[in-house]
Amino acid sequence: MITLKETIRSVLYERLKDIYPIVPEDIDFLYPPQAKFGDLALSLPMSLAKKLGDNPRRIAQKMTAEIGALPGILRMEIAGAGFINLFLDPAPFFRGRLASSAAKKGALRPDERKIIVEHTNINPNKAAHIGHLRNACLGDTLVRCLRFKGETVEVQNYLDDTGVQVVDVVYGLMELERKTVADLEKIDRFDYYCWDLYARTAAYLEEHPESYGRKAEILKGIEHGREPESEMAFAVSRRIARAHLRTMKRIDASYDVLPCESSILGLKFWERAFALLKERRAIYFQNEGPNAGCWVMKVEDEDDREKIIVRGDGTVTYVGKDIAYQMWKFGLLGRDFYYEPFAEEDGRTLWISTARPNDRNIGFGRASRVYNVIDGRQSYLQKVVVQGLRALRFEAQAEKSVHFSYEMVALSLRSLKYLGIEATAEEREKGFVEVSGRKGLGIKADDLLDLLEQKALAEVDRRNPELPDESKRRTAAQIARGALRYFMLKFARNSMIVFDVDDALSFEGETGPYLMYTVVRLNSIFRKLEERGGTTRADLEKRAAESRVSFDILNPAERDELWNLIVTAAKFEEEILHSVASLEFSHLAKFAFLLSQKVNAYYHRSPVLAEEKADVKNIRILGLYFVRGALEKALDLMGLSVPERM
RNA sequence: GCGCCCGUAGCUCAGUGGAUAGAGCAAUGGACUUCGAAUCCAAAGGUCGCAAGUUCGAAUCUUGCCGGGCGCGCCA
Repeated sequence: MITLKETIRSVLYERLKDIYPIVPEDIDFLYPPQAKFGDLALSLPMSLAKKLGDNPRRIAQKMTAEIGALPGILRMEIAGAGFINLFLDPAPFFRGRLASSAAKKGALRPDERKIIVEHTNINPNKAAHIGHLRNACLGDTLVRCLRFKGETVEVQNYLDDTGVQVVDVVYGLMELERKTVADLEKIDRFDYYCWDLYARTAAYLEEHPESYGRKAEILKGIEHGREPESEMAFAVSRRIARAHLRTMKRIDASYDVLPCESSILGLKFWERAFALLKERRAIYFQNEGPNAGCWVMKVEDEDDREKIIVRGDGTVTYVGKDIAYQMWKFGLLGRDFYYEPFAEEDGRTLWISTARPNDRNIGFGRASRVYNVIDGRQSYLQKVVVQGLRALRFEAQAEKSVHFSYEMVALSLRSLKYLGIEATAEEREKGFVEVSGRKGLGIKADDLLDLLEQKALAEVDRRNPELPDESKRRTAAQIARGALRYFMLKFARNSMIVFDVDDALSFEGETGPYLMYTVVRLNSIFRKLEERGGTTRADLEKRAAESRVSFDILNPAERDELWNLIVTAAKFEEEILHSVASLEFSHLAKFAFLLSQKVNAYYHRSPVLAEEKADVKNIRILGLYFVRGALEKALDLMGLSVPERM
């Protein structure tokens, strides 16, 4: 569809440019709301009406004559206030699409040299919760779509292994639990253990202000590599990071590299950035006022506001460190980390940064564009970081430093009941409860996935009792993942999800399992086709390539329905580009759902295997084959995989 | 107080300038000897928070107001 639109646009422009005061961008297509209005529409007559001082319908009349015949267009009609509706010639269009989809050549081209997507970024001090799942689902889907577009993408998952959150858990382990590093080995489900310990320690620290001295000592110890605090923090963060990776593996999210805060400190990234910030006068030393003794940066758009970058005691704030890190991502720092293998998955190595020099010649970073998937509450800080790049006169990089923000996941009151927690009066008033790792309030990612899997397994078992257990379990895991990923994608990123366990566990209606089920059934049709008639996938591809299709052999109702289905599926690439450009993957989700609804309705009315007329059967097969291709790809980009049976 | 986001069907949400505003859930009625009912079909459900403005055309853009959320630290 993209190619076709471009072709028509350039023909239209050539024919109309001398008659009307237009530029190529004025020729914009829209999709008519109903099939009877055709497949594409031009609103040009209406937008020209004022300029020409004429009424739109008369312009449309005249313009239609001036345009003449268009490639691939059967006829044009004037409708409504002055639309020119274009009707595609179905058979050639479908032939073209079958041929190009068989060749897997899209109209998509990369725009960047290299893109970094940073997502997940969970503090390595406790189990992951549902809010983290939203982050990973959005981030991983962005990665898949960018790669589909042809971009080179590097996936980073930042590990804040020296932050206060880890410090709290280290405090809990050492001071409250009196554990040594060796003891940790014996703890089962370490991430769950720390979930509770962290909540308990946070509460303890709040109630015992006298413990602050020891806490500060631990923080210093970790930052300066002093034992035993440093070793403990290292053990905790690595062990939790592995637990997070296992959890994310369940939803099929993966990463290339884990850059660590400890390496940033160890390799003195900040010192280098600090020197540059001073040199380029992006920050200045404040001598008076409340911020006296600090290095500060001016924040634009707000009157006389200063953001502290270096504190009075000489330590650097989060924003300062993040500016240095962001510079590294663009290759502006002039230094790199060292790397060690952290894990192997599917034959690929996941690397982790280290400050210890080694000879491995491996490098990350140096991107031309960066997406940071971080929740919307950090918008202000992200804005300040980008301003930091600007103040350093890295204008181009600031421009391509994108905060992919999303709203938080809160808990519904019903979900709270499920956790066995009583809502406060204020929470009842609001109708939801904010997830909080500090209070241990939230639903753990693995618990949710377990619940989904358990429920899916019961369904699979009921429907396919003859399947081997292993295959049932694998299918249940796929269904759980599909349900979760679709759930996380179907909402616009800026709307808060009030998470309800029952809604999220549903497998009916607009859900991941619905989409998966659609493809499973389509596959089943093709499987039966092969069993009964010996039509293999290769035969289909050959038939698609030859494809002497004609829509005229169908009755008008089916002809319209099938044509509508094909046109919808043909918008697939556009939907991906639209989703990537707007960072709104609910578009992709809705598209896949709409296409599923249409194809389900279609083959319900127009059976394939039982059809006796060979040519009718043939076009139905090719239609479903084409739609299945788009649907499979859409599901794959959302991270849904399709089981054999379900 | 300032900044960002949200307000669309009973509920949960799509829909960023185009034609009669769409889904799912819930509730109602119907379809399984048929390519799998995790499905499909039908009917029902709307002053798009309110007001003004811009436009040939506004749920969509602008302004004001009302209601809700989130930020605004020498925490991250």
